[in-house]
Amino acid sequence: MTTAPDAGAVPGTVRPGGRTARVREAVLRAAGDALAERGFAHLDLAEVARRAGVGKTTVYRRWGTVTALLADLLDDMAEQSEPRVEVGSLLSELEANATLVRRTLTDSRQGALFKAVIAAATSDAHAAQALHRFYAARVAEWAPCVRQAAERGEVPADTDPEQVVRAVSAPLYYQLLTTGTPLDQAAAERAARAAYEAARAGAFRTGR
Amino acid sequence: MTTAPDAGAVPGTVRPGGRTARVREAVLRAAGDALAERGFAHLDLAEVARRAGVGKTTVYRRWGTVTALLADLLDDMAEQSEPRVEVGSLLSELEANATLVRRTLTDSRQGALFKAVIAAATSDAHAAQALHRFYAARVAEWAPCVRQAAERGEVPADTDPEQVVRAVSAPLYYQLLTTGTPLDQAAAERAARAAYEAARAGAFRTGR
DNA sequence: CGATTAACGGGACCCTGGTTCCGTTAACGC
DNA sequence: GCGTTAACGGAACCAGGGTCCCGTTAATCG
Repeated sequence: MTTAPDAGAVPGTVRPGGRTARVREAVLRAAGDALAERGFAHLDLAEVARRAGVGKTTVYRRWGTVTALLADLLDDMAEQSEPRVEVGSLLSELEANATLVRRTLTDSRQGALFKAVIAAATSDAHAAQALHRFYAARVAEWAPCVRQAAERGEVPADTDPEQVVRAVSAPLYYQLLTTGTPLDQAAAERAARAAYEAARAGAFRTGR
Repeated sequence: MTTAPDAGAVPGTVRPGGRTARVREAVLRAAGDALAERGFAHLDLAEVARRAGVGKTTVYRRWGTVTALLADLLDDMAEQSEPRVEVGSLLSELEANATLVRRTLTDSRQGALFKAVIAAATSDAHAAQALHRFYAARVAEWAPCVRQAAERGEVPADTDPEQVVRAVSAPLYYQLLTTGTPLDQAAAERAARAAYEAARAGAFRTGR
């Protein structure tokens, strides 16, 4: 009787180098392609495997479900998203953020991924967690611009920075999901402006 | 050779009375129950048929897909949603709207339905259209309160009423989908307040 | 460089969501 | 009422997404 390997371990953790890494990369790329071309509903792990030049058994063993694959894709994307650049005025920083969000949602690849993850998150806890992680990181990245604006006196001192950042994205996502209207630059500017004015008026103050 | 019935017709349109109506009602109720209990991902038309005490063939013949059934459910719900009651001040009307939206999204039955339809809409055109119809109707229902406020001079005269109404809902949906935080009443009030302040400051003016 | 074994790949298999067939029930028009 | 036939319901059937088995390839360690 030889020592049995840990049956509970996720494949890819013990020997993550070389082949395993190449497989992961190829599968994530293929999944992104398939998603952008055919959409979430038609996403088929066997097809992803074929596109990636990989056995379908491998995809099922490593990820198991479509939602798990999406979560991995999102984590992968989170690592390579652009950092905020400091500008100096709150309104222009919020506009920069809104423009970035708009570009992301409009991009055929990233937009499709977001829609898919959002759909998956409504019924799958793992996908939901991946989504929450993603937004927590993004919000944390942009919150400082509000904090600095508070120090400059542009907005009330007890303004909740995260609320302001979320307020910029919210209308863009809402429009994407609930209307057929395309997300244009005017929508992005409007979103930034609205969040800015609301913050200045004290709508996002924490202490009561 | 007898006259062939129109093969392209949707079942239930020629003899919509009695049995057909009862079946539709039972299936929609069962679908709503199943959705609330087991979630979108586990929604199975055969199970819906069983719950409704109806043959699964019938469900497939009448609706065909899960998304079509969801669209029908949403249309059904749209007919019975509460009308707005006039209050008098814009802020309190927007708060009433925010509270209504919050209650809807928080309700286990309706909330599950919304999440499901949103998920379906990201990849199915029919579900997306049903969703757009629903929101267009809801927004049209509430837009007048902004118009009246504009006449009273509470907000700039060229404020776009629909933008304001959408701005109230957006943060609530955004929070529901992208964070794990529960939707509390404070969130509803904040959403209303933010939309109100932004509108007053002219963030939703149409002419440039 | 060689041994060990994690991870991969092909193919057979299986199971369940969805379709088809056809007999039965009950709307609707007269 | 009565006849016509739309719509329903049960059961057999089909297909393709997901699993299992087992032989092959190549990371990792010494």
